[in-house]
Amino acid sequence: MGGTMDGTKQQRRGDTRQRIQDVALALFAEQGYEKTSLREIAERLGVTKAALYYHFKTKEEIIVSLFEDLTRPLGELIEWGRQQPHTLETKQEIVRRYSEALAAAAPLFRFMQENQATVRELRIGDTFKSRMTGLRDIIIDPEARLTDQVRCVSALFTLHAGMFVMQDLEGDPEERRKAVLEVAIDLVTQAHQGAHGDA
Amino acid sequence: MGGTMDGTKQQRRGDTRQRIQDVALALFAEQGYEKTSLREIAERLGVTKAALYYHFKTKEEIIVSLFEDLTRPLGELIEWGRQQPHTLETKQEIVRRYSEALAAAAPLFRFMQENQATVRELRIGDTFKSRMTGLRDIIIDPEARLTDQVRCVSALFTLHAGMFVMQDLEGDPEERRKAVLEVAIDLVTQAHQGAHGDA
Amino acid sequence: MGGTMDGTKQQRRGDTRQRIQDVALALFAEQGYEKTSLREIAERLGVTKAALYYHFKTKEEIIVSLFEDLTRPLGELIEWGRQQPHTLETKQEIVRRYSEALAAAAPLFRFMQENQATVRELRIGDTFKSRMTGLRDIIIDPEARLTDQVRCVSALFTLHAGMFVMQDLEGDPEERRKAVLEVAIDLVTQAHQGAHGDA
Amino acid sequence: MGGTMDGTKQQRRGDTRQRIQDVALALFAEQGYEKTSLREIAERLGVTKAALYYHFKTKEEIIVSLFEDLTRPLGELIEWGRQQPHTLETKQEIVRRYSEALAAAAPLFRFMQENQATVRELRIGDTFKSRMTGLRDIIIDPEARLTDQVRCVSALFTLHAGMFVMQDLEGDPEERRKAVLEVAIDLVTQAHQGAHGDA
DNA sequence: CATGAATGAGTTTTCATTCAT
DNA sequence: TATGAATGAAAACTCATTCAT
Repeated sequence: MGGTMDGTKQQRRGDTRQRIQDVALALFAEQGYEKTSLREIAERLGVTKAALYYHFKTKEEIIVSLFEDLTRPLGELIEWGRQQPHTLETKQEIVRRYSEALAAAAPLFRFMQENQATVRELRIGDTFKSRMTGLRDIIIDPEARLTDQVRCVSALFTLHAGMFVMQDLEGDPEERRKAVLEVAIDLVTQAHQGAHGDA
Repeated sequence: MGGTMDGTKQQRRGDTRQRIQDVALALFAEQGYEKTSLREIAERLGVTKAALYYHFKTKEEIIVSLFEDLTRPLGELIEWGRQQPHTLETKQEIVRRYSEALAAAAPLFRFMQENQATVRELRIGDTFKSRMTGLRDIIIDPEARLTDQVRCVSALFTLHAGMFVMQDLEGDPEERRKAVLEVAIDLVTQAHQGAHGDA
Repeated sequence: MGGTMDGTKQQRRGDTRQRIQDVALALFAEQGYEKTSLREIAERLGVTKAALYYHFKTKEEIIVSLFEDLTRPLGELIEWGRQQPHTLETKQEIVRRYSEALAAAAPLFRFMQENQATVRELRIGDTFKSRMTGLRDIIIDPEARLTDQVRCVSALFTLHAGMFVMQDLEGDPEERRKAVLEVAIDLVTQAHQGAHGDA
Repeated sequence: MGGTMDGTKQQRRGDTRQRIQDVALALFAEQGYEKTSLREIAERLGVTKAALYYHFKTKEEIIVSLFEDLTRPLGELIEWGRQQPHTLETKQEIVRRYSEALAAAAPLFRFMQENQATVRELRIGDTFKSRMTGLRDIIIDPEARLTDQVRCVSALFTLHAGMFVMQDLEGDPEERRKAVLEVAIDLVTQAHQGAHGDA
């Protein structure tokens, strides 16, 4: 009992925490946070509920840990952005990298997009909001016309929408991602030129 | 006991159903559908949970009824749109009217925006999705370039974002609504001109 | 289905709250508060756990309600005591009546005696402590010698011990109660005379 | 890694069992037995729960071991008492020594005082009860009047109360201990004289 | 039109305990 | 001597729903 060579149970030693996160994220994204019970997560993993509590103190801690692990690149992007000059090139680069960060952690962002009410009540809510604000403030010129400010926010939102809502548009995913990115960059560009002279 | 003349309780005769809907929508929008219990709704109304069941067969029926009552104008808008020629003017008008429909039922749309995971599982999910698709198909030219299709979806999303996410932008609400509308119309216009050859 | 004349289920209509209190107190006194689960209470009553929650918001509320209902006479006794002159007769009367109050709510006091650690953490802890202090201050002369103060506290404690610890002494209960009361009154008398001259 | 010279961890080699007992007793006395979890004890010690199981087979064994270790003097006291003649001096000496034994193991006795319901269910319950009975039988004359028997039990109880309940009386602890002892001895003396002639 | 009383199925969480290493 | 990982059983509590009155 408990053979050593077969990978089924063996290779899992030590990575349970990771596996919990994976399964949890998949289920949270699919059904929502509240509708996903710990029983369900545990069952799908073939462990008991109590095992989850060995690795995470509460249900909330599971989603918080996911958020922290997966949005780290986003935090770094903002850090980077803050230190750049507010040129058009910087803004475009931000949009480009944000699009990549989004794609890299797609399931988490889908979850956050579709469970905003929940996220707002969770500890991560504020963190995320402040990050989005940080991002916004990098691409928005404070003295820009309101319309152009809207364009910037709209650019970010377009990226989000691109991930989750435009999936039934024609074309293959990569093509679509490019198109979405183009529109977003276009919006930021228009906003920048609106603010900086340019007939 | 149970005086007849004072307006406090009297006025309310017969409109209990309506009051349930109001309170429910407020709570659903504020805390999310799953986190709002019937007990909470009943308590805020000063009635018992059982009373809710006199007016609605299930919890889901409450949200469904809200959806049906409040999105009727949206259905009519789509109906109207379908019968118009697909000119730029029509598209712009659609966007303008959609913006109004959104504002008229803001709490419901906020709810739907922030509880997409929930909505998807509910009966209303499909209905809503098909409406959004209908709307999209009116403003999108099927033979347009992918980028321009994205612009159209983005226009709709900008309107949504305008309602719920851009509230911390400067300016008073009315000004903001106009700016948002301007950007949306602009997106649709760009898309249309991209598709219909122009200078 | 649901006959009308047999008393088994019928006469219980409306007194469920009372029955919960009765069963709960019996179990709390027998096994302690923490070791008594709501499941156990519910089972013994032939209802579901959820039914308990219809009548009491939490487990703690059950014991709090018992405490409030059953110690009311004690509160009144203290009120009465405060308004009397601090004569020996008053003190003796207090002891006598306290003994009666104790006997009248014996299971509750047994519970509190045997679960002091629990009681301390519960909401009732402070209330009870302040009552005991109030009682003490009526029978203690603040300027009395320390020994006599101790005698007064000891008198109260003797009454408690009489209820729960001396049950294996010889004699029938009534006789024992009298003997305990005599010793307690004696202690208070000694204390009073120690403080007020008297060879 | 894991230096050898600093006393922090080194001193502790071998005395883990003792340290578990110390921490456990402190927590049991403070919060009660049931409300104290092994996790809490382990955390406070900086070890894992499993380490506790190396030293004690069960949670109950921890409290049992404490009881056995700390009440040994009490057992010897009773042994000694049984072999003495039942004179007044012996009784007074018993009370005096009991008071000391109580003070020497105050936290344990506080625990037992405040968790009687728990203690009763534990293995130590019977042992302790039989000891108290043993003690009682030494200072009680079986042919004494009921009142005087009560006085003897009351004397013991007064000692207990003196440890835990009278802490908010005036005076410094040592003074208080003496006063309590005086009252207890007085009670035993009265009882003895009541039984042995004396007008 | 509405309530009082209750239920069944579920939730998150905690706990003492085990065991291979 | 100890730990890391896990379990089984149970706890308190919540919820949507039902139904006789």
